[in-house]
Amino acid sequence: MVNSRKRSTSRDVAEQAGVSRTTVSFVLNDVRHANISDDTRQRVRRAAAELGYVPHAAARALAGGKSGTLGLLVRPLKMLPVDAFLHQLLHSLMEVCLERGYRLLVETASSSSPPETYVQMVRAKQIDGLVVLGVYEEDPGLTALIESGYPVVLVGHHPSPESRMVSSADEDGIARSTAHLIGLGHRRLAFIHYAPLGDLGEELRLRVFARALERADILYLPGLVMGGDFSAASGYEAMRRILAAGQPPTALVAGNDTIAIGAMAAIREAGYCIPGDIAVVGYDDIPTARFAAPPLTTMRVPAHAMGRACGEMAIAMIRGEPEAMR
Amino acid sequence: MVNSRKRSTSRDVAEQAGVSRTTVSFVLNDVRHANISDDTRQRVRRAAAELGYVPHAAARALAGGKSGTLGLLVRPLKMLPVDAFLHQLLHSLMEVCLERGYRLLVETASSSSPPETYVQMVRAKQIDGLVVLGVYEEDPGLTALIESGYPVVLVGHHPSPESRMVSSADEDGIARSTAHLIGLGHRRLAFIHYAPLGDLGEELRLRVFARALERADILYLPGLVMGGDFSAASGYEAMRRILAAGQPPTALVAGNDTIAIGAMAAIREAGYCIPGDIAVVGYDDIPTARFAAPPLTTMRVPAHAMGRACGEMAIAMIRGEPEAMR
DNA sequence: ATGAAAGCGCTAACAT
DNA sequence: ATGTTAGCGCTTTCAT
Repeated sequence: MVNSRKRSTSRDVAEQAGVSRTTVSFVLNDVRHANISDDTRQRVRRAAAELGYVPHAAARALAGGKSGTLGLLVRPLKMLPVDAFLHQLLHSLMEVCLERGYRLLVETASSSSPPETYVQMVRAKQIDGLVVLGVYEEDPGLTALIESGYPVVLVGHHPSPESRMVSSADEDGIARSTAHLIGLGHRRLAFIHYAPLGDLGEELRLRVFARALERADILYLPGLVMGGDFSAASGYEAMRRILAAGQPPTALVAGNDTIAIGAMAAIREAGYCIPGDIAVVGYDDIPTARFAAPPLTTMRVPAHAMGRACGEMAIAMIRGEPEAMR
Repeated sequence: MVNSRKRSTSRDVAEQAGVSRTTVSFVLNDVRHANISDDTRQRVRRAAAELGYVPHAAARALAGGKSGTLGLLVRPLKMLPVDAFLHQLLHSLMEVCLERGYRLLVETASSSSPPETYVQMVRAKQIDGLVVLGVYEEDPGLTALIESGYPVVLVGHHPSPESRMVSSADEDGIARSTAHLIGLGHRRLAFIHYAPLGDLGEELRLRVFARALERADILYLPGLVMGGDFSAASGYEAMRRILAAGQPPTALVAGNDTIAIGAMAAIREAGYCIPGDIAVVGYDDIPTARFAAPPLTTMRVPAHAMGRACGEMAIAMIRGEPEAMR
């Protein structure tokens, strides 16, 4: 029931219920140490409902020092429309926010904009915590943030040991994919990894792939290793280069499913069969993977669980709960 | 240069620059009618920089009455990870926000949560305007919002004539796809449309498809028409049902590319060739469409332009600019 | 069990 | 050209 056209404030509710604004605040926020009689409680609740009262977010944030908002930093911006993992993450993060009464603010940094936009938002106290997904370039701003004790959750890897992070276990996935293919008898393995720009994880991933080969006494062939970004187009291009370079591999480890789909197109185009001539293993388990032709074999990443974990962890850190420190 | 550990406020800047907080506000907000001397300007700017001053978002919003934040309502939540159009939209919307100094708050409504969460956010003044993408069920809350004059931009269709909307021209796309296939000589056309729940656009889209058939004197066969949601899985299922029902179509109009990809998998699985036995036309131009096997023919939707238009329109409405009224 | 009062940090009308 | 002052709507300590 909304009575008037104008926003009603806590003062209006207080008047209507015949109590003070303090009491309204106590009741509506379920304040522990305030012993409010059940009767008063009811009156306040009803008055609020009748007036359609919704607390002013900014006022509450200002007075309370908390914005009730979580930031998701996606970097770079270009990643937004093409990275399937991000979409899954966004979904589960949103889910957690919904459950816990948080808002989700999406932020990004593009090369054109000042890279510290998100730092500004932190300093403006617009968000209470930050989940970071993207390429881990050297970023002093982020490092400083983490070291200052600000609630930051990283998906994947970052050099800071201080960081709380939800590991995407990329390395493990690569190791398993590679081992899987080797187990199938493959000896000429290509690797198109997910490594745009100065991603700090690149070297590590390459090493993991190399080590997997090494363990099986397989020679590492640099010509069969390429870096893509997070798009299908990059997978397509990388695979074309690999195929153009000489004797084709018999199997491909793709950094993510989107890359795999692009690479598969290049393989078919070159007249090879999948998996007859070249086997492909993807990574991420994007929803359309099983509808690819042929259905893409992929290393499942528990994206949903990871997204939820990020959200829960960030919120726990914000609230200073001990579990955050595990 | 950050001097102290603590957040500095406009008061600190004022002191350091030897002016009042008003002047600080005027300078930092480039207030028109305040004639501030160039000298003072410089002093204030320098002081702010030295102190690493960033205005408190909530305080500013409270005092100024504007949050500087745009809301994107995605409904239902399940749509988030699977709808490619949404991802494109998110990207371009983010782009516009970045350029215009706005923030983007992602909201959603799931069946489990009270459906008016986003209305709360509006009433809490947490966002200045709203872009809505999703299924247009009957939604009194949204209708009321629009009628109240609140800045709402709708993508697609909505019954309210008052609405400002960026048309996704779904109908036009369906008409064109259908006409295209008919032009190719097809007479047995299937249609898997994008119509979950009580989407208000469903009827319209069906009518458009039916009319296109009619114009070519082709009989409308209900058994060849199915509704999917926005996922590849739904396209797969729908196509299976169509194929199981009897004589297969020679062509398929898919409501979006994701549905098309799922449907294509079902077609291949049933042993038919694409496009030899059954031609498929998708809709949306998702990035991986050209990497499908065979490359998916798709009606291009200017998703990027549409997203930008949404953002620009919403911001124009917020600012009360006349162009918003075109 | 409830209320009074003092901010939170900023903006903007109104002086000067 | 700059400062004074009064809010914006809420939370929260301290009294009662």
